[in-house]
Amino acid sequence: MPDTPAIHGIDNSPRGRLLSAAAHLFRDKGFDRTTVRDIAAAVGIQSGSIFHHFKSKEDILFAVMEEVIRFNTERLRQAVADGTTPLEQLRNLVRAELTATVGDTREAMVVMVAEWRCLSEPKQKEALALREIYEQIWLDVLARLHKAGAFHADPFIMRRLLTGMIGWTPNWFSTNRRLSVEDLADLIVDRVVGEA
Amino acid sequence: MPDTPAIHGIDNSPRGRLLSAAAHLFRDKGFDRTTVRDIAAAVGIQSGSIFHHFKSKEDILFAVMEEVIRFNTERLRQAVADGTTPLEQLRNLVRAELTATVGDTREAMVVMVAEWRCLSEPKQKEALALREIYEQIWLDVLARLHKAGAFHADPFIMRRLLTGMIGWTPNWFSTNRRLSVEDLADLIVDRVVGEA
DNA sequence: AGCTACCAAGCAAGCGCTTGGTTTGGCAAG
DNA sequence: CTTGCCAAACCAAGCGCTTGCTTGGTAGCT
Repeated sequence: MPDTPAIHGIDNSPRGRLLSAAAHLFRDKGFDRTTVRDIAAAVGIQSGSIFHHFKSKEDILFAVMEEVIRFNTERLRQAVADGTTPLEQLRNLVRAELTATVGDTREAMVVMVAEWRCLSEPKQKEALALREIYEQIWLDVLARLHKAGAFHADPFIMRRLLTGMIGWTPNWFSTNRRLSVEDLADLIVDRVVGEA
Repeated sequence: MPDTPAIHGIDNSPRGRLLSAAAHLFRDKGFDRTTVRDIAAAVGIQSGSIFHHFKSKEDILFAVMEEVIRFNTERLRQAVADGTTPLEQLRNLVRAELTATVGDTREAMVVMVAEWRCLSEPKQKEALALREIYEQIWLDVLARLHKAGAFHADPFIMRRLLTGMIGWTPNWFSTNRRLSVEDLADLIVDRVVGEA
């Protein structure tokens, strides 16, 4: 029974193992190019048996996204709670999202942005609702910083630029290199509050 | 015969019209979810007739990418040539890539980053070679700026952050809003050379 | 004649998912 | 300790449909 490294925040029930394997495959080959037979083989069962745990292939994708959003929303909340000043909170947020993006939930995070449109419209809306809660945490901290005069640009746009910077990191950042997540976080924070 | 808006740098021969339609569909639904029947219908021919112009569906995707890289590489070259100082060149580069990304080659650019892995490995390498020429233009200007002390961070990493910021814009930037491409470009340039 | 562009029809393969039945582990009654 | 039972987990087989692509032929222009 071949298996794939688990994703943080997902248990190792049969269902959980399917989710981790699916996330790994979805990231590797994309949702459409991954067959239910691939997923089944990755956890060592028959393809039909998958539908005992999920009612459709799309449901697997949605479950991956839902789990990773919920888990990382909680992580963001903790990051804000752990900071005393807005600047410190921003740094914690960047570190948290970086950890999610290139660290323990990397595969699921990549899947979430890349395979978004593979969801049916109702499921997209469901996921979007969860996503908005996540984004609001960012916007609150950025708005506070902006009010304090830490940067001039529109907080909404600043968040978009941050989303881009952080969201692209899986395409180049490697954990076993010189640059640590903390250093990269500092570098990104500097893009917001000055100090070229 | 329904048709789709052409993409800058692609002629309107039968082949060119197929490319524009394909790029539009690929962006909309993704490569895998787009069938050759969809593409054929978009230009008003039968699905089989596509294979008179391209020898496979993958070839269409590759052609879209190749055309858009070549076209925009030339655009970057012009941007550098039009600037007298490194800072001016950077601003021109950002404007150029923004124009490519949210402007006249938007659909093809989005397809290029999103559907990369739908190419077979040999085709990926071919595309990568073209992409490296494109990237080198950026790195040259950034290295010059860095040497002049305009920013402290590693130029390679700075390029990655820029790629993220600019590459994410199609997901939120709208041409008919208050923020112009030029203003956004200035905002992004400030993320590189300071001035929060 | 010959070339480009196309049509009409369909094949072989792969897909998501269904179906009916089998194994497995836990647990309470006898 | 055994027995009977149930639900969860899984298997083996395959159905119906869609897919990329092929084939053999035709229309129109030069």
